Amino acid sequence: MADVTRESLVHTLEEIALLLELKGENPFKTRAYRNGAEVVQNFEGDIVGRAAADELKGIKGIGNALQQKLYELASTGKLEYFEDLRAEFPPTLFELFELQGLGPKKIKALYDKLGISSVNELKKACQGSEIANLSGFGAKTVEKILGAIETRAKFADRFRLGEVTPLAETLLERLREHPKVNRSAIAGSYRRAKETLHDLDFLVATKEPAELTKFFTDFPEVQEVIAQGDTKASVRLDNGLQCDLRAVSNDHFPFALQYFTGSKEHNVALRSLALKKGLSLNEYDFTGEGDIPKVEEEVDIYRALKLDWIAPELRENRGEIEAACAADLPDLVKLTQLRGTFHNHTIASDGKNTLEEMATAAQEHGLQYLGIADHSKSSFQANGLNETRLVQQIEEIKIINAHFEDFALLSGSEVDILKDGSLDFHNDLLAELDYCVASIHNVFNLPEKEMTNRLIRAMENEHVTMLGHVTGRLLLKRDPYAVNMEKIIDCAAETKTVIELNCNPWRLDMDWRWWHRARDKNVLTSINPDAHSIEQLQFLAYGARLARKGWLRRKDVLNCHSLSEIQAWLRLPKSKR
DNA sequence: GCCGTTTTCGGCCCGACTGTTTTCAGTCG
Repeated sequence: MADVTRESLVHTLEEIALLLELKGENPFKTRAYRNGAEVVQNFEGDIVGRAAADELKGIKGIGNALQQKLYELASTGKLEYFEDLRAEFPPTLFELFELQGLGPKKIKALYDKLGISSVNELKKACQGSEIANLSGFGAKTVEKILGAIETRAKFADRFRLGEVTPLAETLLERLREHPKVNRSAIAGSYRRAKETLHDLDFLVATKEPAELTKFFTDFPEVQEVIAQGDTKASVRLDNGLQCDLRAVSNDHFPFALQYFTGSKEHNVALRSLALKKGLSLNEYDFTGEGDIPKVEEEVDIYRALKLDWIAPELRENRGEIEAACAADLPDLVKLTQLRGTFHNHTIASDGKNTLEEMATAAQEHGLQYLGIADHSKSSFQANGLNETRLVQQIEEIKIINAHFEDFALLSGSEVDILKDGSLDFHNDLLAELDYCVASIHNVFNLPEKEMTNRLIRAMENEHVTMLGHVTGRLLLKRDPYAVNMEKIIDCAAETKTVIELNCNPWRLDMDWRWWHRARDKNVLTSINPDAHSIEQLQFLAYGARLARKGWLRRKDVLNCHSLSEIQAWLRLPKSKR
């Protein structure tokens, strides 16, 4: 029986939705499956276990039919309904959904009328005239399809948050400086701090929308104009990133900002709430029978619905609306509240800068302490330190620290967790350090149970202060290794082990979806840049945004403590922390 | 397929743009 995971349940429900769309089923039925996938993805707790035990009653969005199907899936690893559905279409047909401009209706037409079931076949068919002659298709459509095929081949369709941020801010600044622009913002998943993005959604308030869409499509980075109207434009930049612009009036701006920030799920929930209060909410304004609330800023929209303003990072329909309604939203951590950080490298292992350079840069960032955690000896690819070199580094740090008054380097190690969960250094040596980050750097492919036990054994070590990059994922490149996150979080709570929020844009690990659960079990995080150079201390900004996305408050973040507090905390035995 | 202080049927968020159409369907967000 195939391994059943949360992801596999989500994936099956999403695929069913796609298949139903292809069959031209009732769109609301399709939506029910897609919504079900969302609920399973976001469910806090052991959804797989509950499904397998047929204990899914009472979960909103999972009705009788989905309960049955999830139970069958989780308990047998298969779903007959899904197998039958899937047998109706060739598997390669799904590729066509990756092409921009092709949706279920057009794909079904291509398949039914011309037997096209793969991108390759589609490309060939575009050379001839048969597609252009199909009803609903034309010469322009063929041209667009060919363009989309080329785009798909050339670019992955997602980008890492940290990679687009500098460009995003540059483009926003350019819009802001335009004399006809009153207000401007980037909405969408960028504003929500999603770890990867499909596009950037720019928004401007202006009296001259057409002038702005023209200005936007004329940006030098623009390689292709996908669409351009009087109030909306869509372009692809030379790096493959899609950018959209909406130009609205100043009065409409708060509504547009709210609407285009999303998430879609958050907005659907918000609109339903508005309807219950007799108000219809769209991207321009409120409409309704009674008094229409006055709105000047985005916050006024939430106030009108009797909600506290919800930080964009939280807008994923994961309980934020209920919390806002109950005035129970968390006071989210801020970048400026960080006083230090723990996981950083120097030239001793694979970093680019010396201890002194890293210390100076940290002080320029306003930090009171910087933890040095170079690799240990098993990470020979990263020039990991052996026992002798680590002892030397501890001495060097002592000497350097003598020069500082209100700042300190902390002696640590990013010690390798070996295959069996033991550590790369003996406890005697680890005891000499101020702290220790334990991470996995090899043997990524153990089965979930072994991998989980490996991490648990490391956490049970009294010298392990925190776990580094828990799942080892590299966004858009390498999947997380198989670990049971529920068990990891429970063990972190029991053993008082901190879990790192690794801020490297490629990692952003642990995933933001787990932090709410972790903090509710009193698990602390440390927002760590994993800096391999002084420039990479900037990564802290991404970490702070992802921590906010995970509902974390100042008190949930270890490195919000001052230097003296941290020194006292580190001296406590682990069990007393 | 889901849901319910308008509850077991009948709704389910909605607007912009494009291309093919001659009044609108499909796609996207």
